Amino acid sequence: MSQAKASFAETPTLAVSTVILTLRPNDSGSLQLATPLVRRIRAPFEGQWALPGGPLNTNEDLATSASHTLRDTTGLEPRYLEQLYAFGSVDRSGGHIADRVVSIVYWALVGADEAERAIESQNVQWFWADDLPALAFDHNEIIQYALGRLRNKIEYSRIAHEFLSPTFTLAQLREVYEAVLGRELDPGNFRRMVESSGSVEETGERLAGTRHRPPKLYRATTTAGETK
Amino acid sequence: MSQAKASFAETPTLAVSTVILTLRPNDSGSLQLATPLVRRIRAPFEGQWALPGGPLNTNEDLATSASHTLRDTTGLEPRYLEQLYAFGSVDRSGGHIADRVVSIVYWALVGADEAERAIESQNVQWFWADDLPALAFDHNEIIQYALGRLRNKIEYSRIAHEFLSPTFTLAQLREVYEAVLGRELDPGNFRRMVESSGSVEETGERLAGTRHRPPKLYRATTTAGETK
DNA sequence: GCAAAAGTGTTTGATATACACCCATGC
DNA sequence: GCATGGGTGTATATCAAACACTTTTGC
Repeated sequence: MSQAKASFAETPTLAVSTVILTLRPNDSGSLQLATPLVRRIRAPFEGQWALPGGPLNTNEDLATSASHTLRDTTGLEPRYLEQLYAFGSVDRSGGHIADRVVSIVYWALVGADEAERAIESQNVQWFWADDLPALAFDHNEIIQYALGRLRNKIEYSRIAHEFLSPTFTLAQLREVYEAVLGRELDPGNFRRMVESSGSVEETGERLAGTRHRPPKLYRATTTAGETK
Repeated sequence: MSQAKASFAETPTLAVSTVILTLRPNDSGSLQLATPLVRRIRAPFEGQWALPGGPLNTNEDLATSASHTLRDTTGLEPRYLEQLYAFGSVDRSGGHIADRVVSIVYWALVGADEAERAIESQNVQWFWADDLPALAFDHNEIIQYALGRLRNKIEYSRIAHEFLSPTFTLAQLREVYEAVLGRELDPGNFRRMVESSGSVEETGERLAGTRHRPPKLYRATTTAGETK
């Protein structure tokens, strides 16, 4: 195990980046995964879009750093935050070994309602996650990896509601699953699956204003803690 | 995203460590998970046992670094190597923030046959993974996390045979599962599970020298690639 | 009443588990 | 023959998927 500082000059720079995901309605009205990117203002990859992030401060934990990045670039708070992977290939910085950066990447989910209030600017824009331009570094790969993790994790854990407001209908929750997984789900079976999982409970209220039978509203049950 | 070097002096040191796991027969003859640890020869935690590892070289990939550590401390080659997690709490180095180290930790599996040839010395010793002394840094936690990952991953992937020699009987493979999961499995059902998974194929040979019906020998089917 | 989505019921097939039983070898 | 694990067969329970059907609202 490495000892105190001494040889830090020979060790690559350490950064923390975050793949931020939310769901937004697209032109045809269905939900689609979107992610904010920042434009690089210096070499390497100057002018290209990249994941938000920055060097790790000595007095900051990894997840705290990811959280700060999220707030700084989008003005939003994460509803869910988890470490994704550490990317550190020698050649990922596009040539110069002196530019080598090891990135510890987190992924975060943001509620669709909050995401509407997100900051956009010349240098911060949201993109559809499945239709990205060529990004800086290996960031296209990283986002693909994050999407894979999300699709996998939504199947066995209770993260889907993090995209929604505190109360939601089961149809809305199903829309989240369908958008993430990219296929339609049987409403009846979905209802049973969710109810038997114990991840939601009825609020006792119904959503009014639809042009059909008013659906019940649910909220996520409080879970003890997240897995690391 | 971080740019070239500049502020590296303010960023914590980066190290790569490896949780190396193998199976060894214990006193009662059944297989048990074992891991090699190295004794620290300087502060912090001088004299305590710790995961093998070291600072990341600028010209070395993360997995390569983990692989080198494995070879240097045990003389062995990994049969399986995967990134586990990046640990970087501000307080994990036991006080001095100047000593802060962010560790990208890998986990590796080593064949039981090869592990017999492993180097041991005054400063490198093997321990039972479920009966460890108090280790340096947060390394007890890290090993627990690695064991959890192994127990989870053995259920849905094909890593179990990495503990064994190239050909093995299904009873041997079952022993691996039982040792990792800590419970007995039905031999008949286990056989069907493994056969239907397509992860093994018959070699056409049988293991002789048992005092009962000679069991068939199998080998792992060649899989395209590992998931990152 | 009609349309549309909410919500329930029922059938079917796949899969995991428990456990009975036969097989092939050494002694 | 007998003991011992190798290996097979089979019944049962559990769960996911498909899909028909009923309910409740707006218009």
